[in-house]
Amino acid sequence: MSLEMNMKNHGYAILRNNIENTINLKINDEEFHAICSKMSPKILKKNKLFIQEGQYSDEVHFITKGACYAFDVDDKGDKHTFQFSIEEHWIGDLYSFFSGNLGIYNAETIEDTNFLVIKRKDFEKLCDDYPIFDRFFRILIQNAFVALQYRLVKSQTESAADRYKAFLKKTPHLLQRIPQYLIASYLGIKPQSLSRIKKDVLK
Amino acid sequence: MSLEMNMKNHGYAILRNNIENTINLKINDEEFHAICSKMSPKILKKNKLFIQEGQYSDEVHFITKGACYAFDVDDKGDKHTFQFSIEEHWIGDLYSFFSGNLGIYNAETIEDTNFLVIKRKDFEKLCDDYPIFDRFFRILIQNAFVALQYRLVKSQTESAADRYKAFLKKTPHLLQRIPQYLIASYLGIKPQSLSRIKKDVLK
DNA sequence: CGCCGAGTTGAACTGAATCAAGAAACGTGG
DNA sequence: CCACGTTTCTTGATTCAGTTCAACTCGGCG
Repeated sequence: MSLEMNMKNHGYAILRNNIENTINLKINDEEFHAICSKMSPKILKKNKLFIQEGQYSDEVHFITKGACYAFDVDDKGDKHTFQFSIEEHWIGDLYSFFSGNLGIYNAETIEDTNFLVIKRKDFEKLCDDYPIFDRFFRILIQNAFVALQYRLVKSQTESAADRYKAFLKKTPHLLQRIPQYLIASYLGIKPQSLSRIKKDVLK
Repeated sequence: MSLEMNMKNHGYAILRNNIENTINLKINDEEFHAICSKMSPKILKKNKLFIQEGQYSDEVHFITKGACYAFDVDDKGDKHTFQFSIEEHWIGDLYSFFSGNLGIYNAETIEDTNFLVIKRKDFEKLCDDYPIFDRFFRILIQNAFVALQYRLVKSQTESAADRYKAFLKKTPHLLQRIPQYLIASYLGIKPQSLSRIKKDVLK
């Protein structure tokens, strides 16, 4: 696919929005072309595993349409979801991406999903050539860090029922798109427990 | 204290090291002076609360000597430690710092501690004037993010005993400097439970 | 020397997991 | 468009990791 064709793809407009909203600043066309030239489209059907533990993960994914989740598998083979991502969100095995080591996480689509993908080398080149992208990724990850820290704290201080209520309040739109057993896994409990909690919440 | 005097202070050399190790690149003297001119020394005795929930927290702290911890207080009044920081580490209420909202976390010294402190406005100015600091803070927070994500996952997948063993293995040097009840809090359990776990681990 | 906070140990309790069995929803092919 | 098999969700009974409450020991500091 040529760059010109890519540029017309709606996904790139979503990306530009995401960047400009994040840094609270317009980027110029040169900068926009620079990042577009480094990001390639990827389309996957639902239930496709696209990041796999034990493999090098040298790209991060920006979602322009669809939904996915990232998870860890424990010794018993149980999945533990730690992130849901929908349109305008980034997803990847950042441990592997930043360190260059073998990946430790997995990610799978929940719906048919369209991505824009950037490789580590291209990411680094982009930041070297255009400091605005150091800024962008700094703020992007700052926000992610703050949200994650909040989640870690709440996972220690709140009961499963309270975590579920908080999830309902904060991301009600995800309820329609994500199966219950993945939400349970995200909350750190078993599907049976979530089922019981839902029953209690109604009362 | 004049800038010249500050520059001779050992703490600033530690900071330069921290920056250069993080970005894997030397910074020039102009850049170094720029950040030094924005960071002020702060010295606290042990057991001093220096970040408080409900107050604006518009600075982040770089530790040049000593040890502290950050924690959340739940409805019951119980403390939940989510971070230990010693020399060459940064600590702050990043939620408040980045958002400008009222703080939601607390931090206290565990030992007599020396900091270098930077205000949000100065931090932003620094990044605007010298893109290298966007780079530095991007990588700093990238690393913090990856470590935090790992911790969140492990807090969901591992038993308290396994989390304790991992803590022992990863940060044995902290055992000597941090009271048991704070380590318990960091692991997400009660001091009584940690006491029992330690007994089991010996066997 | 005495006290107070930190650490240990015991017994009873509880939130969530586990094991197990049905019921409902879903998608796939005829 | 319906039938069937598979996956998801629910509900019940039991178990278990970690909490709670309480008593006691130890060690450092004033």
